[in-house]
Amino acid sequence: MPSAPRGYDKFAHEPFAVTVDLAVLTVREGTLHVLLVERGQEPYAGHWALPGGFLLPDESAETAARRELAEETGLADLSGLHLEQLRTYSEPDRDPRMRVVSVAFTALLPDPPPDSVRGDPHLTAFEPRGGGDATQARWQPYAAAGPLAFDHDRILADAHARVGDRLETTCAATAFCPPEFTLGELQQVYEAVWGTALDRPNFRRKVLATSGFVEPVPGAARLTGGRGKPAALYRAGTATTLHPPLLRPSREDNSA
Amino acid sequence: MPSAPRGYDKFAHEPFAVTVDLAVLTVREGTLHVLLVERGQEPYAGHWALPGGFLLPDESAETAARRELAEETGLADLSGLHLEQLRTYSEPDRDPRMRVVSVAFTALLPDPPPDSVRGDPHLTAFEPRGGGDATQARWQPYAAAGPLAFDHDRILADAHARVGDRLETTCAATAFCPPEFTLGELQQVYEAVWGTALDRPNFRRKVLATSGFVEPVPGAARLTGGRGKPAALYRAGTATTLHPPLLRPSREDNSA
DNA sequence: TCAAAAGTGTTTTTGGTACACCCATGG
DNA sequence: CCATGGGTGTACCAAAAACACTTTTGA
Repeated sequence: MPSAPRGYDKFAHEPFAVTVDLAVLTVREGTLHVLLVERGQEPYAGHWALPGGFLLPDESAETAARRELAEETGLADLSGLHLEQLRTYSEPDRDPRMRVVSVAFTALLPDPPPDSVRGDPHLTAFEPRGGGDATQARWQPYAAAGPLAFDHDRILADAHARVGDRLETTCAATAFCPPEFTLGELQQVYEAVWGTALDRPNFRRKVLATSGFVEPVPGAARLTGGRGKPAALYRAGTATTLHPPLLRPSREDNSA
Repeated sequence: MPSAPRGYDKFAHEPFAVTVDLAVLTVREGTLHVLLVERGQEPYAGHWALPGGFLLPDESAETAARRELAEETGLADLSGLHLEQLRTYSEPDRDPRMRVVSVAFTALLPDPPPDSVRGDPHLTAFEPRGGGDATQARWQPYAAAGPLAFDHDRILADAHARVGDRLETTCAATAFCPPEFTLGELQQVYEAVWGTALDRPNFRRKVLATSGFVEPVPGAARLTGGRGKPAALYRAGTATTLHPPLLRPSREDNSA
């Protein structure tokens, strides 16, 4: 690292702008949604894009991601937010204006968003960030998200793939759920992200057999769809990883 | 994402230096090794560190990583090298001189290195990079690698964890092996990275049952340790992922 | 003839899959 | 009483774990 070829002057090397991009995902009515903003300035004015912004001089990418997310969504408390670094995109021509290196993150939010969201929570719209160049922000179904500005289509696709992998080996699915949730809601998360149907009895057994994945809320139940038997409620457990993993149904694609 | 708060002047924001760091791993005599360089300049002069360097104005992080690796090791052909982005480290104080954001990569190399390596291949030493601040470079056992300069201990630990995960679900282990290898050598890769012993018959069955993982070299065999039955030789197959995964022995750590 | 390493076979156990079936609620 | 979604039971099958055993080489 910093083995500066010709001295340590901070202007000896091309200055790079560093940004963060956020693929904020949620599951709404059984469908994967992503938080998008509409750009108000060139380039890509009027196009939809992932939220994000420039790093401030004294903050890490993680800190910048939380700040930007709070600004865009108005969420008050993001301390417990499931935020994970995805990867960094650094192709020289990914921004037509200048050299921009962007650190991308994925964030998982429950639906509906907490009351602290600004704007009309039922319309699922967010106020645009004050002072930014986003004219509006909203949840969009993942399948109908593109095409986006810059290389955000690729970032979003990478985020989707990453989250799908995370559901197999970690307890990240509970991050999509409210503090108390039913096993049916948890299963909907898997089905929405993976795009496949799961066998309910087997899913149930698998989740309950993994100690620390979920823990029951004693005596609590909820009418889910209005119809049907009330479902028992669960909270997220203390475990973070799944042993053995919860593998998605056989995709026998083994060739390169 | 380029939603510049106050105009698009490239100097409107704090300039960041962007570097790449490389955790180059290999398995030598059953032990995981990492490629380190000794720094010749402050800060951390005389300390060992991961190889790496600054991005040039027109290259991506991936390109810079390949260039730096070629410069440090003298390898002629890195086109087929297994290179994977690990994550980006951006804490404001990670470099005492200035604000440096570093994109870290892992690279997997077979042992012994190809003949194109400069220096004495048997001593497993590399010539230091001309013009850089590395006074020497060499392979170091992973267990005896630290402490390293900057936050490289953490980067190296993250790389180790990532590679361990990759062995479970991908065919990356063959990247540690020469073009033709025995199943015993492949198993040594797993055991060195995971730090656990594996049952040979079961490992063998598992690998051979995964179509596309390895393919036999007809009629070829090699005396491995001098003693013992000659082992059949295999080449890396065309598959990239393992279905189902090759999970490491039960680490029942399920709690957060 | 022994040690070392490759390779084969077999049994046991676990976990995943595919169902059939019952329960509780609203319309 | 029927549709809807929650919850239980069970039989079957595939894969992993454990371990005994044979083969081929060098010393």
